Amino acid sequence: MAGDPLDDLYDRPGFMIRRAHQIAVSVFLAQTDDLGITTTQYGILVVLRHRPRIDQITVARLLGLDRSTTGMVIRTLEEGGLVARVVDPADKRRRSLELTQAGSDLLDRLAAPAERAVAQLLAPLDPAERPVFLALLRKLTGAFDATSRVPLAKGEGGPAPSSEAI
Amino acid sequence: MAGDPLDDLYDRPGFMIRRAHQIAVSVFLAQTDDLGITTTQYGILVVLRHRPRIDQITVARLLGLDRSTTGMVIRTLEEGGLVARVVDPADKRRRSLELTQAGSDLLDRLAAPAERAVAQLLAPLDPAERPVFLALLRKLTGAFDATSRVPLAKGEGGPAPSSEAI
DNA sequence: TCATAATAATCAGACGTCTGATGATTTGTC
DNA sequence: GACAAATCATCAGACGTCTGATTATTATGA
Repeated sequence: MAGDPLDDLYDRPGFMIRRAHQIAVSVFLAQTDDLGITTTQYGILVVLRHRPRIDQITVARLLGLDRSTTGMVIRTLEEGGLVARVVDPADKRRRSLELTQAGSDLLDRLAAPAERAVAQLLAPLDPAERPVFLALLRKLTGAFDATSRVPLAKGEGGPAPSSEAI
Repeated sequence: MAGDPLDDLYDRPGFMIRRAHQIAVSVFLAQTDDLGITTTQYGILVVLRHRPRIDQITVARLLGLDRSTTGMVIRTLEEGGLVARVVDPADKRRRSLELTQAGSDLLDRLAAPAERAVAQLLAPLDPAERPVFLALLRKLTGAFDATSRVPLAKGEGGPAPSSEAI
């Protein structure tokens, strides 16, 4: 078992991150099994709840996703009756997005399974290790928000998120 | 900026892990740009170097990948002349896999870019933070090796990885 | 005003990822 | 030896992901 040359591969950050992603998706799907939704769809629903009448390019930027990917997933959500999409009369390039009642209801029902998924994912770490891990993960990913090929634009497209800092 | 309800989403482990994966793949592709290979293909080439004449189901288990995924990627590698695939005469169900000379050469040329990708990925963390992050990531992912839907079978299919620990 | 950006959306193409089903081959058991 | 079970590979189908090109619409500036 010791000295396997593949251990070098297993210890690479990229390999472990791929594995962590695979596990996180799998755990989420297992916890939400009967609700038939994916992690990407869930993220879009959450954005739509907090940014009603947003367009899909802005959704993509808020999630750090590609425009094509986002458009495709949103079409799936629309076909499933979870999202309503209408051409913005003020700017006919845009399609104004909004959760339907079914989408909002589903999001409510997802809250508990999503929390269980987080708990299950972090369960292998000691309680004291969890904030350390998450802080380092936040530091690493946050450093690439502006520079990666698919940048992430937090706080965009919103109803002026409290421009007064009090 | 403060108090954005989307911050709750951005702080979720699953969201940050997805983002980390996206960044890791992007950094790898940028560093190896002219060599035209993906992270998945790279992992398979590494396995093949250390496990010659392996079959593709075992490759899948060693990488924690799906059998179909692995078969598809290996076909791409075969079409690119990087991997040779022949029916095992002793067991006609199996296709014995091996790196070609071109595959081996490419793997040699990938060593430096792959190392640069690791360095770039971890650059946002302080040097002292990096082993902490990687140890926690290893602990989290390792806990799911046996239980996830796509388990990872380290140390399988090899030439008895030095059963003597010296 | 009118030609030129810039922007939102979509499409084409490529790759990765999983599930579930099917066919071919080997192994195990009686 | 023959039937059942396990195993390797592939296919069909669905979803996610990105790049690059194209179309429709709006904004900009000389």
